Amino acid sequence: MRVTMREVATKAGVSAMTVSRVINESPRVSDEVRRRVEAAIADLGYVPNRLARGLIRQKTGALGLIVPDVANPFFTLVVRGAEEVAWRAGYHVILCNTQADIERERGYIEDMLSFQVEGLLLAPVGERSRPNLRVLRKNNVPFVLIDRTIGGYDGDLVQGDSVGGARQLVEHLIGLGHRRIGMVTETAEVSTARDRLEGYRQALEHAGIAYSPELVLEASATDVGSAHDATLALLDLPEPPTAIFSVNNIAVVGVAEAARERGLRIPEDIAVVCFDDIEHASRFHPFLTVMAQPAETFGTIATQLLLDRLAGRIEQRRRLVVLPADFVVRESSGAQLPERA
Amino acid sequence: MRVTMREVATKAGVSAMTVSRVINESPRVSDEVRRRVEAAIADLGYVPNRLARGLIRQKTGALGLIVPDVANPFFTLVVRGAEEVAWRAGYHVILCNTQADIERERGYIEDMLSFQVEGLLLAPVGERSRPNLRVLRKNNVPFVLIDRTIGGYDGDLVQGDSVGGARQLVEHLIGLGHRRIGMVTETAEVSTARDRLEGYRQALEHAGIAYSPELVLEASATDVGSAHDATLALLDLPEPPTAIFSVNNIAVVGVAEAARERGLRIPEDIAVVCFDDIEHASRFHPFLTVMAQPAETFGTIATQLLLDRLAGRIEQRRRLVVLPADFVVRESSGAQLPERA
DNA sequence: TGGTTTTGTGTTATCGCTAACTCAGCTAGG
DNA sequence: CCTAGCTGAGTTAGCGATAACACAAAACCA
Repeated sequence: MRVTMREVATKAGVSAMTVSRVINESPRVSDEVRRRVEAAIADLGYVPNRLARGLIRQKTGALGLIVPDVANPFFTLVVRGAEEVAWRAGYHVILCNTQADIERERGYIEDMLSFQVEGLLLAPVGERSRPNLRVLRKNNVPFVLIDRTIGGYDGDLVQGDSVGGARQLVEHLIGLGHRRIGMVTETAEVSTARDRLEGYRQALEHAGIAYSPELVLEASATDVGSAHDATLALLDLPEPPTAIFSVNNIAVVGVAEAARERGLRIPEDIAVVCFDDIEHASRFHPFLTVMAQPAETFGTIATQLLLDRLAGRIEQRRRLVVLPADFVVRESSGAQLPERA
Repeated sequence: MRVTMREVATKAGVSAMTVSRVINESPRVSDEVRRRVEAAIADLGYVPNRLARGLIRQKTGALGLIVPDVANPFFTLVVRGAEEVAWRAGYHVILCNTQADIERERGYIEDMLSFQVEGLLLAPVGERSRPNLRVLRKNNVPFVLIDRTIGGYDGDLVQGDSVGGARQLVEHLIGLGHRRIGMVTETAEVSTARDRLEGYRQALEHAGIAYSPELVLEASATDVGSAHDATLALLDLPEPPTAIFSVNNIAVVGVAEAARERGLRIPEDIAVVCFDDIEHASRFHPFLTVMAQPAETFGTIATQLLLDRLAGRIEQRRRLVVLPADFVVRESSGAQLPERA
């Protein structure tokens, strides 16, 4: 099968231990032998087996990263950030994609444990992820939650200011004269969705606008189509909203599709704002008014927190990092249109 | 540290072998013992150690996937597709991000070998990846190239029709009356870039338009800024192009930025087409005329090819899959504008 | 009822590597 | 010249799991 250490040893005419010493750069090897071993390694294309090494050293040099959807531009950037920091620290990132499915999340967490990752970064599916965290605790695997928290969780966490961000977005719409503002949210299972809904309510309350439940509809996080359907439902209300706040950058795609389908122009006929930017899209065509979260930084900081913990440099039980978002006003909210009554 | 099989065995009052049998669903375990062992497993939160299992079974249940940039929407979809198929087949995907850096690619390939992945999916950085493939060969690790090939490579490969696709895009522009068509490409190190340039030349030749080297500029694959600079250089030519063909969906972002910076409207002042769609952007705002490759399918098919090989179902040395792209005409090419002279 | 098969469980060796120990041979100091 | 100390190797054991074998006890059949 694959080239093993013993083959290298035989070829170089030494013992396996000596090969190991060469690989691990032990100083106690004569130059002559080192050369022979290195030549044999290069010749055979030998690559050490980490399973074996990990088994004995109890270290694999791997971190796990579990996200609900790699195709979501937010998480894509989280991945890139995490990968970058991990690589510099000599770690690997094993990425898993749960498709927001709690069973898969469970499966992947076990898989990561099984692979003996040294730590885990997790953007949990939602509240029901709680039992999954227990397994991590029992096995003493350090982990950091990203983006979303879970009721009662008191470990490391990197998140954005969803309440404040949502409130600011909605206040922006209110400032432009909108009174009927719809919201396309996702399941309250997810903490960011709850927080953004809370921010939405706060903004309304602060402006003295009554909260109308019929203006808030839920869509699936991974399926653009459901946001599309929710938006159509909002637009078909007897008294439809004049503006829509989308809970994230995935749902807003459905919102735009629905508006187009109804022949409504953004922002002239309906204003749109959302949480999270869409990286390439916003550079190609800066159009959406968004609360742009520093997604890559979510990844880098969370990884840093995890690495600190692995290095045993950390005492505190919990470290909470809240990253501010950038409020970016572009066309879609209609800020440059004449204000409403 | 972590819970081991022996602890489970002790707790259940059986031998380690019996625990192993329960885990592997061997039928030769009495119900009574099975119950006790399962209770102990649940109680301790035990998760088997794959390193140990992999070491003895010579199987890890993991596939490696190495891409130049996870944040590139094309590769993001490849990842999703690969992950989906792998998961269904009971495999894991370990993802690595080379940032188009040959050294990192080398490092990650060794890491994957080291992790004893059973097979590898690789979207190589470019021609210089060749020595990296040799290591894979020497270690008998099956692998499939994705999207890009390498001169002289004769193993499994899943790619798009870059020559034909590029030709079609450029012929579209020519059909709209354009004669001076610029191209922002990336290094000829990458096969798709070479092929798309070839398609561009074929289209020109077929239309009897002379090829002008000054209209073809190279940009970096990972950095939008360099495409932006290249575009500015094109626009500043004494006789600037009236249309630009971007080699991919990353570069086109720089093209758009540069056009905007020069106050040029797309498509009125300059037509733009590119290879590869930008998933969310195109749904949010269908604007770019593109050759949309079925990126997710690249991932699913490549993974399928790899799984087939792992299962030993395959005889042929090489299997080549060429996936057709979808030509999508939208606004950016100006197809609905009055034609040019 | 005796012998053969089946069933349920334990024992041993081993995957590839490295920690910890061993040891021959050389060096150096008194 | 002898011993303590260092050098550059090799040897042994074991990481956590499982394949392969071993073996009682129960089940089966003639």
